[in-house]
Amino acid sequence: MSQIAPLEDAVRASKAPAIARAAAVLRLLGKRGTPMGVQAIARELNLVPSTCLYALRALVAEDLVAFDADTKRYALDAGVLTLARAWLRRDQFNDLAQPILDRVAREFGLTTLGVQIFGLDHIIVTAMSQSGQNFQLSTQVGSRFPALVSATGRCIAAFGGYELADLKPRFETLRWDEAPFWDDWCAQVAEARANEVAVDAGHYISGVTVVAAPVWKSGREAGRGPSHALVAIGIGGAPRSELPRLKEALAAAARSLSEQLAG
Amino acid sequence: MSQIAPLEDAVRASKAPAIARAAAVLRLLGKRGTPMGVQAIARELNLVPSTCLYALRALVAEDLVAFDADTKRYALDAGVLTLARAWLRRDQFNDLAQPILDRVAREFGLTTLGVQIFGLDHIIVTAMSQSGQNFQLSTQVGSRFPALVSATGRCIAAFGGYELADLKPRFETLRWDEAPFWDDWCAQVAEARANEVAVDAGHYISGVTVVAAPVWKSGREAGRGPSHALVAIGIGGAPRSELPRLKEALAAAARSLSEQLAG
DNA sequence: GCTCATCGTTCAATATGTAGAATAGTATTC
DNA sequence: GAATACTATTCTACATATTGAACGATGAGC
Repeated sequence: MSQIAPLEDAVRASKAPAIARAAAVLRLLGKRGTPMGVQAIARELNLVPSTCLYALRALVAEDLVAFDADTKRYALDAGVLTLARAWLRRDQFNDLAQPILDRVAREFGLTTLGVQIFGLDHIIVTAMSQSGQNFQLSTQVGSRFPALVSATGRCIAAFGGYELADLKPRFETLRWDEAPFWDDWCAQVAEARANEVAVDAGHYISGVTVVAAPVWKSGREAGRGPSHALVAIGIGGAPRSELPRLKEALAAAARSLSEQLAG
Repeated sequence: MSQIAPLEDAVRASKAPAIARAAAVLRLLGKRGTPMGVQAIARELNLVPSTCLYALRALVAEDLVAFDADTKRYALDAGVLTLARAWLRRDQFNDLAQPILDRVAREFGLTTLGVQIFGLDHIIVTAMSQSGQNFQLSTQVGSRFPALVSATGRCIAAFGGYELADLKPRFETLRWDEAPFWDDWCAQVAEARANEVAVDAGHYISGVTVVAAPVWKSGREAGRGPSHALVAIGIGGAPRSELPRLKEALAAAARSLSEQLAG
């Protein structure tokens, strides 16, 4: 559903391809931000223009997409907000993670995130806490990142139950500021597995240290991978001396959160 | 698409009925909050179970719906967040309205909202500012309300270019704490048209005064109705003495906002 | 002012998503 | 523990959503 041959597979596999198309349109409009015409959307997503038009009309009828009759351009509309708000209000992980994220952010003076893991595809930031004293990092609730990148990626690789060798093709498509060598990365994954914390020291974004600890939503049996993770982001060398303490704090927070969620 | 014969019309009219179904499922899951099974969803929306199942699977593949394999229950998933975030970042009205809402909320010590108007169907809250000193009103960004209700409803009726008589059937389906008489309501609509501000004095929610002023996004020509509105909410008699000043402030803010958006 | 290019939109044939019954699985009841 | 009453799911004929070409509208370039 992502990366190389994206939409067409999802469309073909599903019994409701219109929905896959609709979701793709919504995501495209979200990514672009600027309003787009029918043809531009169709071209970008490899859709037939007429089909694309019908999809857009259906989305407009649902208030998920706004249509400017003058310019004939389409853009996201406020309907998506309603859904997001409903989700935010009921997500257990988010409710329980927020105070923890706030505490860690305050104690260490950095930015913390709660993320949800979607297999090997990607992760989504669902909660955030800023300490306020450092720069505003350009991450936002709702942002998507590739699954295997940065510190969270090492957690996913470590606990997802995958063969490391199988991950190599995916690993090689990732974009880092300073990509780690495969062997080094494997070693870091092993370390993450041992400590239940992973660190990315300036690889993903140079000059930025990222720490992540895995969280399991519904028990840890069956060797299923973690569903979420707690993440801490520090700029520059600032967290360096505190790093051991931060790792321990984040790992402990993640463990206690997993227990709370298990019930 | 709302009220009485809801889904089936939208499905039949559209050339992409699967999308209408998908949106309905998402909204239902959002409203319920608690995870639901296939049949429960299908029954609620008058869908064929198998069709509903296919829709759900497609939504799961897009990360818009989460599927718990153990309980076979479906719920909203974090994917909706990504879309909402993208929308929030680019909406002009929201960016420009927020500081205005903050200012008014602070100055008058009440809660202010920015809402987007969807014809006669409904409005959606897209921005909010709380003064902090009063009770937290149970409104949230993303909430939907019927279009014609409360103070915003009077604005819509006043400036939407509708015949008042045509609105009567809709008016009568609304639910108020203390429903106004039709004649009184018409008079208040006329007053709103004259002053470019509307007031709901405890009708929609008893004990709560609501003030609303219309905003036009893309010029005010052609007699098209307002696209948005600024709303102020005061609890109890508190704002009573300040009311004239508040009305003027909100109307002025709405006018200046309309001008900014016109460019 | 005309041409050309590109846009949004409509239309009819057909590939295909959908409806409804049949199946298989699971909890609940007696 | 068998039977009941639900579930979720698969399957297939048919209605229909999708396609790709034709249409009309719009704007750029000369």
